[in-house]
Amino acid sequence: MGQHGLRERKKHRTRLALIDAALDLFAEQGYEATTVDQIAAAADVSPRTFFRYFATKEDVALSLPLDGQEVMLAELAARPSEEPPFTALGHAMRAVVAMLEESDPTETARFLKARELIESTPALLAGSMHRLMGNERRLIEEVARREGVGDDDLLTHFAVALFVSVARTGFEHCRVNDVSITGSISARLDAVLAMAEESLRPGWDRPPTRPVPPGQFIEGSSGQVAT
Amino acid sequence: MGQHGLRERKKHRTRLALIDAALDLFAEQGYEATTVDQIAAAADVSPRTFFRYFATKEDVALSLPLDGQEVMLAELAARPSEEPPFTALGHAMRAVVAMLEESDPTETARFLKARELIESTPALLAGSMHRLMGNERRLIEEVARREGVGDDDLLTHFAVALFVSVARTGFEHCRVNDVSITGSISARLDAVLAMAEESLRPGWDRPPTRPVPPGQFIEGSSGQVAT
DNA sequence: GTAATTTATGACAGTCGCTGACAAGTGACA
DNA sequence: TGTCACTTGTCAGCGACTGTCATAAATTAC
Repeated sequence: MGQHGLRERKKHRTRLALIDAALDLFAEQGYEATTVDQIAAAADVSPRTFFRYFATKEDVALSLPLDGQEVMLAELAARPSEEPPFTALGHAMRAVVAMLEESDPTETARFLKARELIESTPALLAGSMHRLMGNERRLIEEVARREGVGDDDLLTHFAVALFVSVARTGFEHCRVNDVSITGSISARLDAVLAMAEESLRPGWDRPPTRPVPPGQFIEGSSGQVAT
Repeated sequence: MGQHGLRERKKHRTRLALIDAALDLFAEQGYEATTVDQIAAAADVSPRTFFRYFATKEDVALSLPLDGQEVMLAELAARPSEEPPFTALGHAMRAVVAMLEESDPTETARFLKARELIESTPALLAGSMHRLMGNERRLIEEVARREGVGDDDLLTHFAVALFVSVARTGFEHCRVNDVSITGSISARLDAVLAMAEESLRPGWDRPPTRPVPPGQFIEGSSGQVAT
């Protein structure tokens, strides 16, 4: 990536040093039992500097998955607008998983280490879910943009929330059934995505409101609906 | 409720005093700007005692909605097992909202005050969502029990996650459209629940695997589906 | 190549959330 | 009334996190 000056390279290196040091210490003695001072000492920087790289102690553990979410957002923006929301979200997610599976072994190892840690630490798992939902708003905005509706469109909110739930369920299910092999993650994702599609009515995703197709009419803006 | 001895009444009173003091201070000067010491002083107890009533500063703000979740869990357990999961969850939720709408004006006011605060404070909103998801596991366990499947049943996970998402979407939508009037909350809930039902295939809830009903067959365990 | 400017870092002091331990006060029950 | 259980206040302390200032290093300008 863009390593322009000496300064930027150095920053990137200390960032990785902090992540690695933290991941090692967390794995050794647990997340809660590890202090920021220890991480800083292991990475050979001052404790104050740690907080210049990561806002909280949690962030250093979640930084890698968080980067993944950025990638997903970019992938979503790149999907063709013909795809209905749920399909596009699914493909964006698949792209992220695929990218992860094909990346540098060192990076993959780091990522798996982080995920393993997160999944075995309740506090981190909760934090991870929290960040996941923080991104939900950004996903909503992107989907709303694609669909040409407002940020407050109820169906868009629902579609994104549903997708996030499905993804979360998939990961959770992976965790319970101790599936940590990288390769099978995408298989699990496909499975849970397929189950969701099976539970949903075809076309629920994108009601034919704007370019009114013949033979039907559905109120898309005001959620008036028959039982 | 059961206020047996003088002691219990006193405890209940200080608990309410702490909640009221906290809610007032939070409303006045903001959540982050308020210290636990201030709350304790306002409620006329020592700071240490505060933490004997609430594990964290967050808890005092979220305690009321949290109580609501307990009620919902109880309502769910009381629903007849003939109801499929999503229906039962919906009814349990409606019962909670109804209970809230019919309760003591003082309590209602307190609850609305808390909700208003939570929804206007990002940190609290995040915390609220976190607790909501903490209860997801308990909901899963209850639904799994009702359906006679294991805790790791994928469809159960999915159904509960979906329901939680729908409820969350409903609340979120209420927040965006500044609907704080108590009465219309249940209307909104009905609307968003109806939208969800409309998006889903009938019977997705409870696949006829175990006591095979006549005339249909759906693969419920392995999610194989055509694109 | 040197000077000026920006930027990263370290050191220090401090706030606040939260906890353990002990002692004193208060309701419960005989 | 006296004993017991429970609640509370006080104190001391840990650890996450922040503001501030001085120093050192890298970048830019001359």
